[in-house]
Amino acid sequence: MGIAERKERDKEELRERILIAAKALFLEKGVEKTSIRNIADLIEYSPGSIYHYFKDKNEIFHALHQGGFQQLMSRMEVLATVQNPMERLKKMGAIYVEFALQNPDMYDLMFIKEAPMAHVSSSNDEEWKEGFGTFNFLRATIKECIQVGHFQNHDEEALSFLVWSTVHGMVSLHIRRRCEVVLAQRQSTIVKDGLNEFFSILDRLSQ
Amino acid sequence: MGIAERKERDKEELRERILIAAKALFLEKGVEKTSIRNIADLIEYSPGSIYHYFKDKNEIFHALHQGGFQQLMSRMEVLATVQNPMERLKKMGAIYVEFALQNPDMYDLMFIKEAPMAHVSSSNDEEWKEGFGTFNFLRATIKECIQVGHFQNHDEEALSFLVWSTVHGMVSLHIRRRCEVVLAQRQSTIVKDGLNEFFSILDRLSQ
DNA sequence: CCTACTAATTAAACAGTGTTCAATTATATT
DNA sequence: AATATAATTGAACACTGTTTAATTAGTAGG
Repeated sequence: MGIAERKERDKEELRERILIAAKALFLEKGVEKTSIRNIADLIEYSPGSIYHYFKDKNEIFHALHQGGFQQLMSRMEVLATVQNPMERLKKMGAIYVEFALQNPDMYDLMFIKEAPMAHVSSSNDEEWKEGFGTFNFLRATIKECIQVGHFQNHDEEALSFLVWSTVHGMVSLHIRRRCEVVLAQRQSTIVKDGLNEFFSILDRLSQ
Repeated sequence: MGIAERKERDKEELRERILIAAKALFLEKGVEKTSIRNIADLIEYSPGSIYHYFKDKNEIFHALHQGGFQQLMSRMEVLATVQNPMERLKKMGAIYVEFALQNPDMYDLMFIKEAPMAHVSSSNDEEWKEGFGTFNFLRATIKECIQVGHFQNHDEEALSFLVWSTVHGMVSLHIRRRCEVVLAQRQSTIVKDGLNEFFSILDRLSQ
């Protein structure tokens, strides 16, 4: 039955082509401004055929959403080589920001966009496993920092939330274009500059 | 010429009714998912008539945006009584977070929701002066902190962005329900706890 | 009071959107 | 070769933001 297998492969291949085209258009023009017809044009199929591979436009997002967390997680893997927890914490922040700036639309999908309630409420969902894992990785690192003597008199959980919030705040203000108006002339570097200020504060707290 | 004045009042009243209807719908279903026809239906006018009061959908968003900033600005007025710049900075953060938690929908509109491109691109416009003013107030406070001896070797602009990002990060993660999955059992207090961790860090940096 | 003018309001139209579905085409099995 | 199955299509539906010509309402001048 090699034919059935080949058909299965073909189908999977077209599904993949749709995802690649969708991703390219999302990154280029934004999710909202990309139409099913745009995607169909790019892969030279009719709009209707896309609905044979995905239930609707949201399902295309979800597929990319899941991939986004896996991507972020895989970027974090290099952190295993960093012994010093404080250095690891900083590098973690840098990787997080870099990922967000390089994949703003994906980041938007993962952390900013309004998530459907059904999606949020089912914490057991596959899609959240990665997000949960990433945050716990941050908590573990901060726990280590405390064990080594930093951040005394701090609550590990609340502090982890604060650190996450800081990097998320910077990239989300940037992605949703709230800096442009207020920091017109240094728009391109403000996130990296802000991150360096953050590192500088962490350094001062370390001694 | 009392008639002309009354007509002017009538026109202003309808403009206001459009804004109230738009606000209700924007907060309920989101900007993108609210149509001009929805607004027109709510105030029982034709879709076309709305274009006599606002150039396009962006201008409606813009008017509401402005109102939100005025609200936030008026809350900041009490800060004039706080002499110590470091205390003022902390109180400013508390007011910001309080405003966001008490008016999550308005905050969403002002700082999280996708702003229409045309709205953002007019950066030189008079219309942005409220948002600009609020951020400049933060900058001025941090400038004072530096003058008094805190935050040495820090860039005033980038540090202001960092501080803004920190409080924005916390409230926006909360509003967009990204904490629920990861911090299930302490969801209700996590923003206040995080803010206290932030204050604690600021205190440690002060000495 | 009636006409003329102005401003407000409307319905219709245009070009776009996500999505559905009957009809067609291509492919594989018997 | 005929049949069954799966993939693909194009047209259609109900929306969207926006524009415009036509209509209506209301005021001002004579």
